[in-house]
Amino acid sequence: MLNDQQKKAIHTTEGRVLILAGAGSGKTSVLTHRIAHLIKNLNTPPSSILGLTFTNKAAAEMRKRVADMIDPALAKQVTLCTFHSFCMQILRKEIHKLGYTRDFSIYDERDVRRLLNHLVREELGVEGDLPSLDPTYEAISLAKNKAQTPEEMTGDNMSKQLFSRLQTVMRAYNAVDFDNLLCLTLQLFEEHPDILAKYQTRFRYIMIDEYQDTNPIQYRLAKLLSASHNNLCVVGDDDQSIYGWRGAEIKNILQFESETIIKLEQNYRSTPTILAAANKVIRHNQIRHVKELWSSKEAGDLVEVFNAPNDLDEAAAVVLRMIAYNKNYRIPWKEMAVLYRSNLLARPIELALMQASWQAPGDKETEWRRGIPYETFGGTEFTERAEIKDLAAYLRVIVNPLDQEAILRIINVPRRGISDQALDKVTQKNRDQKIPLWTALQEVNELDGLSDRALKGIRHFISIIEKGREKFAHPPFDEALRWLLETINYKKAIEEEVKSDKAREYKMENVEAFVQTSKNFTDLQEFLGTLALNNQSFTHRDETRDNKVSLMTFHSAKGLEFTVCFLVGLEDQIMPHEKSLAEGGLEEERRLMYVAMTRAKKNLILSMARQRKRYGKDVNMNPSRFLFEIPKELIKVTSWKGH
DNA sequence: CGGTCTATAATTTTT
DNA sequence: TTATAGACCG
Repeated sequence: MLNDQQKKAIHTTEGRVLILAGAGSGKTSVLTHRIAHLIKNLNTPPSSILGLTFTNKAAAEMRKRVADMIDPALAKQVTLCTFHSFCMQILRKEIHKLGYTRDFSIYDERDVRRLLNHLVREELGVEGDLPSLDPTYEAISLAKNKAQTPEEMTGDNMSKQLFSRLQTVMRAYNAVDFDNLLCLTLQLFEEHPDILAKYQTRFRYIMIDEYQDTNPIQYRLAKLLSASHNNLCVVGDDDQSIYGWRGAEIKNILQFESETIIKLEQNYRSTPTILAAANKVIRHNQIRHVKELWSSKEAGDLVEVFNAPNDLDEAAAVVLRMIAYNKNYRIPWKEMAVLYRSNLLARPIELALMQASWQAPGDKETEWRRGIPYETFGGTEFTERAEIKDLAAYLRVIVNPLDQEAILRIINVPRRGISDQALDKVTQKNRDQKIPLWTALQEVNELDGLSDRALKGIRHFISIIEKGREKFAHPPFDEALRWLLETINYKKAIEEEVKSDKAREYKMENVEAFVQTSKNFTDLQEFLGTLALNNQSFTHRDETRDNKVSLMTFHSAKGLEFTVCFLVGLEDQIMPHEKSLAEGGLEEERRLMYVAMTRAKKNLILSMARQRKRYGKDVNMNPSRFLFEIPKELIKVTSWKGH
């Protein structure tokens, strides 16, 4: 069942080990077996094992598989979670050493962007046209991920100023964002050797998944944590490093100093033909560990390549082929995926899928079905889940009244007559006197010029929060939440404000799901932490069962596999993307191509449009340079109209 | 306070 | 082309 390299990876438990795990080489299997081996055969206490991942999904999957192999009670004791969740747990215990309190709030991207907006408008007093804050936010986040100070960051003066201001303000709010979870933990370890020593002693075996995605902070955390026992096993694939733009540094895996390097090169996913094509492409990269995936499967079909006159034709051609795969080879829709470089490319595909007429195997000749079921992944669901964020904001204020962003979010939600003007007066005082907004609100009687309505609203808000503090002092929280919903009349607010029946129902469902989920927690901070760091689990979607075609970006396809994969929009300037090239990221784009190609199990279809509508204009496109890196003998060029 | 209009900008995304 | 954010007006 396990090959020799995999066995070696599982049994080499001591020292620094680098496992280069190619796409589809059974990486998760190796990691979970390794953990089981440590516990079962070497009698390692599970609590001395630390496994760090990048996504909750990966952590959950690994935990489940470990629990299947050993006593589940033991599996539970392994620390197996994301970097962020790990850091959060440490900070909950130790953050007072850094001047925060354990009640700190966790800000997501939205919160930070909102805060940035407030800072620009109110504090820096920027006049006139506001440039978009997106680049500023990106630059600040990148700087944090690289462990840079405001002075060191790349960006204009406003960005630097904002970065510095942001840190100060968030400290005042007793709030921490995703990046800060990592930064502050690093700071804690560096400034408090005694605390570091505790964790160094505890974690005898450390494993890091997707090591090619680590940023400088994660690198330093790993280094510090493993310094005492020096049993650090990192698993990853430099060829799949596609998050450089987010601060990940491929050099971490390229220059990892290890006693042992184990290469997992046998691929259990794709046909040799697909692997050969992918290998040839990735070989053009200079900066990489040399390795070549192979498979013992039958050669399989050639990689199909076609070009279409325009983007709509390309989409139609893709759908045509899907219908053929479904009808002739009985490939279910959920085994097919359309992958693209950017979300913009999804539109024509979606349209074509909606318009498609098809017959399922066994349908009567006269019966035609309309529309192929599909699902898009990624994208923002934020707006739809505003109600969850609202309720969470109430809890945040109850736990941490310094959390000004949360206060501003809900002080007038549902509406209680506090106008922007009135709010301005209070925040003015809060800024001028450098007191927390919460305090300013409590002293609202001292302010002149507030309407009675606003005064009443503010007093009401304060009383809700103060009462809430009592109600939420102990579990169960679902009862407290019901009280809160009742008190703020939230359901009524939704009924009045949301017009469409469907949206209203959806919101109500979300609220109910929120209440139900709260039952599972006995600690309010933990509930809020999970809410912030694991919000996937709160979107109740039955992921697996549905028989739908998947549409997603190359990035989000990483880690997944499909029997048939269509890579569309393989055109110069889209793939590699022009902006990426401008940043000198050709090799990362090629890795992205490699990731996308290696998602396919049996059939890989590459396509392009010669002309494409971009921002409403017809633009002539040229084939992606990556297409020319695949040897001709591995390719079958077809007409877009069919085989 | 809330709805409508206009200007703007448009990789990739998890925590 | 289209989504979104901010300005403006009733």
